[in-house]
Amino acid sequence: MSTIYDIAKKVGCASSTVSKALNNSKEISKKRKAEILAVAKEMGYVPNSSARSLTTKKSWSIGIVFSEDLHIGLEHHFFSGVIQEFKKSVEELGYEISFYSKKIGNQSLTYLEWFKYKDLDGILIVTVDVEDENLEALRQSKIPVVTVDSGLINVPTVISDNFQGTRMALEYLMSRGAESIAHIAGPLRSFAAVERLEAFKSVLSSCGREESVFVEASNYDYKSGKEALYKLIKLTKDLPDAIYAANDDIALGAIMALKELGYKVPRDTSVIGFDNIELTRFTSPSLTTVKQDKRKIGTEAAKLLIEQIDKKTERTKGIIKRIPVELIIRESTK
Amino acid sequence: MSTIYDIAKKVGCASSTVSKALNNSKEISKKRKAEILAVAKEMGYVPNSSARSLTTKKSWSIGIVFSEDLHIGLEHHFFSGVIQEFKKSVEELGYEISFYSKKIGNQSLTYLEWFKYKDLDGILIVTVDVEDENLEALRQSKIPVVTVDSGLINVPTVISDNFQGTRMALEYLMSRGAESIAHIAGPLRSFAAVERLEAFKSVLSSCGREESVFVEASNYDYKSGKEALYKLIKLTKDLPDAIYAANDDIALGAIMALKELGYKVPRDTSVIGFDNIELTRFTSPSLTTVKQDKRKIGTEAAKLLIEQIDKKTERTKGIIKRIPVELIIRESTK
DNA sequence: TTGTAAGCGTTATCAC
DNA sequence: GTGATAACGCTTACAA
Repeated sequence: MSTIYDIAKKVGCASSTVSKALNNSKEISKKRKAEILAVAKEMGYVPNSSARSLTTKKSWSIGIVFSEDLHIGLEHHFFSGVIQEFKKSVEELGYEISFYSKKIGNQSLTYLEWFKYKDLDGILIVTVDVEDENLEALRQSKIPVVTVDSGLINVPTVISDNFQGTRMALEYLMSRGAESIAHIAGPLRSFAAVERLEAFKSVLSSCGREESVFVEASNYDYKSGKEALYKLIKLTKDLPDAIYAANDDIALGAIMALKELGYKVPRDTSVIGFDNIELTRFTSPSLTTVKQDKRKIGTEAAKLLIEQIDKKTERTKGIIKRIPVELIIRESTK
Repeated sequence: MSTIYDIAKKVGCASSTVSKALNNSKEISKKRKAEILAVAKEMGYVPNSSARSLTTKKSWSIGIVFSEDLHIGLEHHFFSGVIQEFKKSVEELGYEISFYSKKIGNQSLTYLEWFKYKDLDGILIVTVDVEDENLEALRQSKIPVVTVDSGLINVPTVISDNFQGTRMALEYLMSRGAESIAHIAGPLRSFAAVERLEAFKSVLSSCGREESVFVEASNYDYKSGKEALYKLIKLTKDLPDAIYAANDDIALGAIMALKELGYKVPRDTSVIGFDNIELTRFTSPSLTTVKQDKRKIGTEAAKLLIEQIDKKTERTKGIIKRIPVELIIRESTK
């Protein structure tokens, strides 16, 4: 494992000269540089990132946090796509990504401590649990941060246009004759769930429907969707004409529950989801849904973060970037 | 951002004493230790991992490589589960994971160089492209490595029991009356694809079927599955009684192609996949498949890697750990 | 253009 | 039990 000293010795120059050659510095002759580069190659020299970031305070590495409590992990249908795209974008620029884990060695670190500990250049936070106290310190700090699907004040956020999406969904349902529409909200400790619920109420009331019926699913998953549907049925005397679910997994769970109850979708009620996960094309009935643009979300998040790292943007701006969504009509709606 | 020097100054002791207090060293008095720890906490001290690994040569971080060329990314139905579980296992022990990217800064690194560059403690390689030249140096090195689904000699590997799985699938098909069975292999630059193909041939011949019909899908995805089915149809005069696909995505693609051709599954032919991705429960017909135990694969990989890191195992052993699979019978088979 | 030397924040060795 | 001090590998003023 050779160092710049080894190279320097072999070439017969100072280590700082080697450093200059390696870092495309101007203050070095072409000849020396070529010579050094050749020796470096010959010796299979690789710089050491620890030593480098110790002096430069730049690690070329970006941390990713996701709320495993909200069941957001690498396997998540939607967010894994966002992360994949984010990864691709920042790698173009030479950054590497690593994942947060609560336990480092034998102590547990907050996000902010982790950032310091690892000399990270920035952090991406994917979805936020509003009950996570860990977040407040991060919010108040000045470190480069970007979030996806959070409503954190003073933190740049990339998020789908939930209002637009909800309206598209509801207007479509109404245009197809739905009188009563119920909502299965996502867990309300997630920001997107709150936004979609608010949008739901707002759109309905602007269309002159006085009461908005909804239940909250305990999680964003299939099982919670099923349970929520049963809760909904208890709440309403009649089956609503349509059900707008906060995401696809919940929608699919709801459809399953409806099947168990002997109902047919969309004959007895229409169901519409949110996300457009791959599954939705394959289920039967296939699922009408609001498509989120995960690629775009990932690249925009990367852009917003890199701008901060490069000091081109003041973080205090607290930009919120809305990404357009699209209604995908399939078989689960009349 | 305080350092051990700041703490030392405040407490009125040497930095080395602080270090001892922080690292549970024996050679320090209880009193001093308590005092130092209190001040450290008060100042919000967080160690610096770069400085630490520079001296200790241990980064507490594990690198993950996946073959994006084989379309194995974070979104992959199967491998994302393996990685998630691997992550969980190593985090328990205080390790963090980070992802390989070809470009670090402005130069591209081989896996081995990356390992050196980042002071990694070990590497997990998820699926291998046998054409990846980058791999050979890694194979010959002595660094802690574990792979999933590779056939690299002298590298500990965790892999499903493809032979067992293939036999279970084929025997089931035959028990249900299938005379002719064709195979859609995965891309043969992946090790698992080769194993499953070999197993297919071997099982059939051991059952007295002379010729084994198969085509190779160009990738492990839906689209390739569709294309492969069309290729298969051209190859065989009649539709085989059953089709054994190298994975679920391919199987699903094949079923779609069959539908397009006017065939019904399983009426006209049975289809069986491999992996048991979530989708398989929801498609219509739902897919009979060989279930891989991704949780177990992830934890076993972690175990094998940590053993090497802790020097409990010589890597040269080249252990290959087979994980049992399970046949999940659904509607796509008669 | 090249070299010297300090410094980044730790840990580790060895006196005291 | 405690404290100097070197070392880890690199970058960067500053001096030559």
